[in-house]
Amino acid sequence: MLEYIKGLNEAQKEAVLHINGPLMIVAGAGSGKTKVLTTRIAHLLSTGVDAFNILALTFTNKAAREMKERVERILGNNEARNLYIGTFHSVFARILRAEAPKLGYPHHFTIYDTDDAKSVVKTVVNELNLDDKHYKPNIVYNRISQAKNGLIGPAEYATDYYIQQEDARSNRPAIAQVYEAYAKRCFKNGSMDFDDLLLKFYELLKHFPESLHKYQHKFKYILIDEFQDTNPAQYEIIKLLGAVYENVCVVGDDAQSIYSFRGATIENILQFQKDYDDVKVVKLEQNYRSTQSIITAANEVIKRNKGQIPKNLWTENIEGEKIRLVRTMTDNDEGKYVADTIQEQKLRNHFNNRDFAILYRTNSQSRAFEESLRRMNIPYTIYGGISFYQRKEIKDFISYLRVIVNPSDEESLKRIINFPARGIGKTTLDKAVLMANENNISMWAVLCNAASMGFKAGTLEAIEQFVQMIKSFASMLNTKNAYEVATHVGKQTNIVRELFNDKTTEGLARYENIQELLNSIKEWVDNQQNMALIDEDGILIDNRDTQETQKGQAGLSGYLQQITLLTDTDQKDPEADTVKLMTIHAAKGLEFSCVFAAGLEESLFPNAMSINTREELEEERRLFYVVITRAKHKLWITYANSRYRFGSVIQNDPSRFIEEIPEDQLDRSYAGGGIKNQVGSWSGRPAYDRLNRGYGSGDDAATKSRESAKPTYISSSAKTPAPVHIPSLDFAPSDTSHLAAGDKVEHQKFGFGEVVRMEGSAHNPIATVNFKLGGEKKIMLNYAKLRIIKES
DNA sequence: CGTTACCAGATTTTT
DNA sequence: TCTGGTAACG
Repeated sequence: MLEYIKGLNEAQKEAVLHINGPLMIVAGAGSGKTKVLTTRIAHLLSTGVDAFNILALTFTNKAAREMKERVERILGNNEARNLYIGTFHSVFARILRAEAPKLGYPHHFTIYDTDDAKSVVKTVVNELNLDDKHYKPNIVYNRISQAKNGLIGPAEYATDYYIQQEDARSNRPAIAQVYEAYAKRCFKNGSMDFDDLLLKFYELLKHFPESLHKYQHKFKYILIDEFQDTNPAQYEIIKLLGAVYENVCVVGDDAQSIYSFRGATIENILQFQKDYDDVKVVKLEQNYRSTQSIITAANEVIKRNKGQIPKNLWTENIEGEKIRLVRTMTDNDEGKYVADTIQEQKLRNHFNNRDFAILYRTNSQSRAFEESLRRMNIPYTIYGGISFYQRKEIKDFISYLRVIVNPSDEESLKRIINFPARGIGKTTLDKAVLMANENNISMWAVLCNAASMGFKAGTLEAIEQFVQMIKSFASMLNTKNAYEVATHVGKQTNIVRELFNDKTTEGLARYENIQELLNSIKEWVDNQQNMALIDEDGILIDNRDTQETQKGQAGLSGYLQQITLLTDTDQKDPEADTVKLMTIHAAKGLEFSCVFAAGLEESLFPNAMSINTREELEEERRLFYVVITRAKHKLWITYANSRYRFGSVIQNDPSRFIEEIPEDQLDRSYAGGGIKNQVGSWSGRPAYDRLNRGYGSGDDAATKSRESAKPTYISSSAKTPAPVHIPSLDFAPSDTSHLAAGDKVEHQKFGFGEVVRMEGSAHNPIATVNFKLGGEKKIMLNYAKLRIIKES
């Protein structure tokens, strides 16, 4: 008997012991899915499969890391390090890094995150002379992304009847052109967005038979986690890779499909069974995670969705407590209630902080919980929200590093060309872009040949200095590791010193962020140098082609390559003894003893953006299913009568999902009117309570919230406007070239005054004027308009 | 050219 | 409330 098989149930064993041929595991929530996957990998290895031939794909780095660790634990040796486990995006990025030149991209292509991509969309929309009010980058980008995830290129997009109909209907018929221009621009920039990592890898396999052959034979065994969240691009890639051996194992749960907005489709589950003969299907239906009460509630909720794979999730666990429904007056009260309850539960039932999770629909809900937890001194960790790498100062710094590695990256180049200010302003930038487009060369090339481009002398000097600086940084790439280059850049550009000298609170925070970035680069470098090169067979990374031969893997380009694919979820330690705050999406795959499902209100959850079609609503319901099934022992569902949004109060009805939980699993005793008294001792912002008039009336929630969107009683701190001078009717700027001290003048805004003294140089004269209203001001005569009233 | 002050618009989820 | 874009000022 194999040691690792012990403790598996029959279905689990069946899945683990299946070695060759396609396998589909339908794994209900909490049914031991990860255990099965990892044990199966261990089993494959112990039956003689070479670790180098196994590919396991997940959706998050966290899941990948966990899988790797668990396999290691089962095996008890370090054979697991040779496995190819990672996210779709990171694995493909890594392969593309070696193969990109076949597709015309540089080895060191830049990976654009969503913000970068939207910014490119925006420039392209403007260059096509389209109205960016109508062609909003967000909408256009999503449309393009959706197309890419469906493996639809610009040409096909432009000719697809239904797509064109849709765009015509939304009055955005030019999206096809934008798509084409966008793709061209990214290519010219030597960069790929997230979707390109899939699309381009697909193209590689499709158009280069020798590459296809290579990876088909490398990855003899393929495992896919969270299969319900794959999109058509991912599906087709797997299909290509697995076509020879057909040892493809997919694990998924259609009830937990929550990423259709990103192009994922449950169809893939059905398609899988059509595309392969003899798919072995194993259902894991026994839940080991939650109480019966929770499972019953979850089953009842999900039942309301149409068209599911029939399955029956059950558990042998105890019945457990009922689900507590909690109503509070405001979002702050909700936060307070949750923090209080956590405190109480810790004392009463000896829970640790890490046993609690507060899960919500939107990131913006985190604030109320943050405040109340901080007030109670309960340690917490927030996942998601604005990632570290999206902060302005970090992006700026990273942009330097990107330009050094890939100067074609116009997006990054534009960010840093005048940061810190070096006299290359908007005018110059526009000119450079124009010339790049006209001559069909990169902006970098324009800058390199600035001398022949007719810039003004001062500007030219600034540009040449900038180019020289970047070139000198780039020359370090061959000999220095990422950390060495980064610190050098920080010093030479003065970024670090400038932030250091900024003593404002924000400046301090920014300085610390940069330091943290440098530290993390250092850490990464150290890690890389300790790590053996796992690709001994030389298939994936061909070091001869990269600049990293001398420094192992620790080069700057390697660092940049992975940084974009990192989410802050991946950086935080899940074992830390803190309360976890995150969106439900981010909580997929996790479990907690005690879960607070917060903000169960109409228009928040289900979210107003997602109730237009049956499909959307069903996805929201699956999200609700996911949040319920995160809980092991205790589950609270909370909602507030009113909450702050954009600085004003809105009111929502309780979520329709609440009623979908069977009454006998629900403890409503916390949902009465008594909550106000319970939390009354604590008044976050007393003004709120006066606002909560007439909740629970049968009014249409949507109308109500819209009407109350701009309450008049919240007066934003009224600032008295500075006294404005009304210029004389006959105000006309005088010739000020002979202005002298003692002259009486009028200024459009500052009013009347007298010139105190003259300074500055001949071509940039500055007059110090003492105004009756505003006191002394320095006026630059080259720009400011003054009327001379009386010469002295 | 660079800085500041004001106003509009945004929030659904994420690799 | 916060951010980004723009206009006006120096």
